[in-house]
Amino acid sequence: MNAEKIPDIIITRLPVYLRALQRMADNGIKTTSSQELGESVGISAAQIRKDISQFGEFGKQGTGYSIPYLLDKLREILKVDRLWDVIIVGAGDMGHALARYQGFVDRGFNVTMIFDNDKSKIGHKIGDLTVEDIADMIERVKASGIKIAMLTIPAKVAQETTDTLVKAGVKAILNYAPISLNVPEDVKVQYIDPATHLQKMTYYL
Amino acid sequence: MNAEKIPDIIITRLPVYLRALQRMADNGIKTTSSQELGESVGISAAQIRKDISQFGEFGKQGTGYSIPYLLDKLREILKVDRLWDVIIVGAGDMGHALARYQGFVDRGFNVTMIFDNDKSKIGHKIGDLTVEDIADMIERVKASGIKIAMLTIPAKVAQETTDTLVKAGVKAILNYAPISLNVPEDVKVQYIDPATHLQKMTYYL
DNA sequence: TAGATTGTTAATCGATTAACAATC
DNA sequence: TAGATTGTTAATCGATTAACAATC
Repeated sequence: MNAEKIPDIIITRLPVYLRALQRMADNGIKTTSSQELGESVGISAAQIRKDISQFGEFGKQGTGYSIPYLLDKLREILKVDRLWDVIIVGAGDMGHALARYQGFVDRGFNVTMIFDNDKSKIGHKIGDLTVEDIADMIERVKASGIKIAMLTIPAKVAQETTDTLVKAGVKAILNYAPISLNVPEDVKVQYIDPATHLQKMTYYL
Repeated sequence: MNAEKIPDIIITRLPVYLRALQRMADNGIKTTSSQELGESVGISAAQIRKDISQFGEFGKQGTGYSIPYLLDKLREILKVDRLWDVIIVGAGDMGHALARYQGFVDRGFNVTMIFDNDKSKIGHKIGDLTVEDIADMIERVKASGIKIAMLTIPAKVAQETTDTLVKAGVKAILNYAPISLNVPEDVKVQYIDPATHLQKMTYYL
């Protein structure tokens, strides 16, 4: 295990490998090679080997990687060998969709609360969850020690809500709002608003 | 205007600049500097200047950039100075949320069709749209010349659906399904599944 | 053993930063 | 004019690739 700082760009690729390996495992495949994995995710075999070797010697010359073993290791590295509690902020259409999304638990996440400031939404059930008042958010998050939030609120209120979340101890934010957030260095943000991603592709059309 | 190939990483940043500038414009601000824009998006001033200068001399020494002018130029470069028709494939919770999303039109996109294979969904209205049979998708897309699709279907059927879309002429796919898609070189894919993005951040927790 | 594939090194390639002349 | 800020160059830094000894 290399104790040096791992480049962020490598960390970005690990969940992609994990996703592809999980898929192979679901199909009953037991081993793979850097070549095969690379073809499945569109990354060179050399880069896959280099990336994985940052964390240990997980492969075998001649035979490649054991999929169950590599899955275990990648989950451990990414800390998704456990279940993280996550909150949703904003109970609009996108918040609803995330609250009902079935793909989180298998990948390390458990949505435990959803908040909104709209009185007409507070108290309503979404699956197993009940929409809570955003005024209670800071206390609820502090008390539960939650570190991860998904933001599905208008851009206009996203920065102030982020400031509140940071005060409450949140360290990771998945941001659906179309705005760059200013956060302290130890807080991570991932941007996931659809229009921004579409606008990257139109350049090439 | 530089006719050389622009690095993809620069193209990735342009929509982020566009988003921040749009926000400044909404707040009535007329000019900005590479310094100020950089602070707002978390990128160095030197890099902002370098990125923008790939496409022309859009700033003025001493005063910086005119926001309306730079907005125009960036929209032109990214080809979002027009309205692109977009389809949604999959009328589940995420498809619904996207169909109702109000943030597309201002940023160059118009959702014109939504498809599903579930007979109980076909014919139902979502806002102005009616869910159509996915069996008709290839013909509908070909006839309308649509180039952009958003995929909100299960991973299991994502690759085959992608193959259909590519056959129909689609060149840009925003993929919400947790799977790497294999597409020809001239087709772009952006990955936007929430669990993969969350898994990147847990590494740092 | 022979074939396959890893982990790693060195070379190449590309991106970022610092600095500053040009100029508004 | 003086101050500010761009656009661009050169230097630095970091990532990717190619190649191959090690070894399963």
